[in-house]
Amino acid sequence: MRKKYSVGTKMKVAVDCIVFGFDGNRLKILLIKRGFQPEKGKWSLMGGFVNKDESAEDAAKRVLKKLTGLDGIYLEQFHTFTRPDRDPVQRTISIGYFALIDINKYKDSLHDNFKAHWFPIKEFPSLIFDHNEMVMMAQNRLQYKAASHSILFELLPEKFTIPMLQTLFEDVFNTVFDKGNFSRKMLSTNLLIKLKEKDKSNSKKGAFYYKLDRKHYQQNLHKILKLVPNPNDLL
Amino acid sequence: MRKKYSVGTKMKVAVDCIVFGFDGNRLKILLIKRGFQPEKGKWSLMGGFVNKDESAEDAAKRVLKKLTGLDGIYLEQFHTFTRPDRDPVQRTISIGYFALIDINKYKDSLHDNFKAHWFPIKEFPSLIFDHNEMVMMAQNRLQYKAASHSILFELLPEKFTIPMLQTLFEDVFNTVFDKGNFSRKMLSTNLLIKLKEKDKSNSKKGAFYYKLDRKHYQQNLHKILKLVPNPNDLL
DNA sequence: ACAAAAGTGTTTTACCTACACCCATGG
DNA sequence: CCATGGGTGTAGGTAAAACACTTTTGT
Repeated sequence: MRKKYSVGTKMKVAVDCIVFGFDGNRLKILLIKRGFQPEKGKWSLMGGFVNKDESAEDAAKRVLKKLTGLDGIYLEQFHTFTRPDRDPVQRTISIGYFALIDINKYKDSLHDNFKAHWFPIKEFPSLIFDHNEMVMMAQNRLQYKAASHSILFELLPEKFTIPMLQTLFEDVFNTVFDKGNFSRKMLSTNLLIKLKEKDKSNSKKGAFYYKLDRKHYQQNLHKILKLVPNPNDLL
Repeated sequence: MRKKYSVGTKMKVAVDCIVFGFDGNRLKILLIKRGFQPEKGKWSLMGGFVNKDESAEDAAKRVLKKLTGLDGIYLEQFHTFTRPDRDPVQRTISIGYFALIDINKYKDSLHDNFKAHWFPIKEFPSLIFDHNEMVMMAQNRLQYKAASHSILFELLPEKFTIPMLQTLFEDVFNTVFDKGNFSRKMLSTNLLIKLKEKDKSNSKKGAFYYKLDRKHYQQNLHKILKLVPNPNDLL
């Protein structure tokens, strides 16, 4: 073993996850009731420390697995928070990740360990430390990314309708779209496969279910979705 | 002082900076010859450890000041690198920043301490650790950001011509633009103020110098620049 | 006068928006 | 049979791409 660097201070390194979900109506985030001091009992993001032989991404996956029971979650690092006083206990930097999950796959049974709860992104409680700031930034990054990448499908169940998609987009971008144009553009991506079945929960006529063309989706993850009117107004 | 967290491992936290510059012809990055072990004498990014009572951004500013002598540099955090084995000496995570500087303000006099050198982004030497990956990611982020934000002006001197701007954009986006369309779009942003003087170094006719309308620029940092053909192909 | 870069004009095409309209069906 | 959301058709405007053309001036 070589000699260590003599300069620099060692610090704890944490990950914090902003978990997004969509219940068909509103974009939500998953928060937990903190189970230890300080700030025990307050709402916070789900997080954890990065272990000795683990990358931050692995740590985030581990944390998410513990919270949701799910593997293979869409995960993206968006910012690292380093204010010296951000954690009052000990100098800790936190690497922020946002995750997109299908809210239906989420197991309520795992809930109780963490006293987790889904809050609409528009009205969640005040969080500990700098977690409010983290949520804001995660939301911006979600917008930014989703403006040109078709990542929002990660939030939807296998079968979904176009009006449902539109509701999701409208909540993410905090705006409204013309339904005709939205539907046409969405279809023109060739990312959707029409199913026979209809969802009649929102209208008499019913809206056709679609599923994602996974093949096409994988090939075009990097590609266009000119769905959002002014992507340049973001971030 | 409260009790510390009993879980988690402490690690060294570093910052590494990708410093971009533009010499009128090509986009370049500033690299240094590493002055200590391991990998002494190899090319690397400029970096440093984050100190006890310092944020990562402050650390990056400090490092850049030491390297370039400059304050108020455009600086943006883009990714944190955490592979457990990325630094062979000791577990170290590194927060990556990219910086945009006016290459003319850079003082060569400070050079020698670090054996720093500008390399074209298209042909720089192999770097230590994961620094190659860092440069790639920084470049992507620069593209992504510059596609819709007018940050590339940070790379230019006070006075510049439109053909010079075009060269810069072409090198950043690794493409070519129609000069007519480019010039029209650039002018239509109302970000430029035409000067009396011409630059005749590239043609007999000469190209008018422009300067940035700083007021308009500050107000519209967040705003549009529809200069790049397919911003969606990026990242 | 001519070469070469700077800058302007113009045509074509693509697509985005807005909005009118038709469709399906449960009550 | 009508109210309600789902979905299609279409006219008009805007802007971007392509490229021809004019300008300027050192040699």
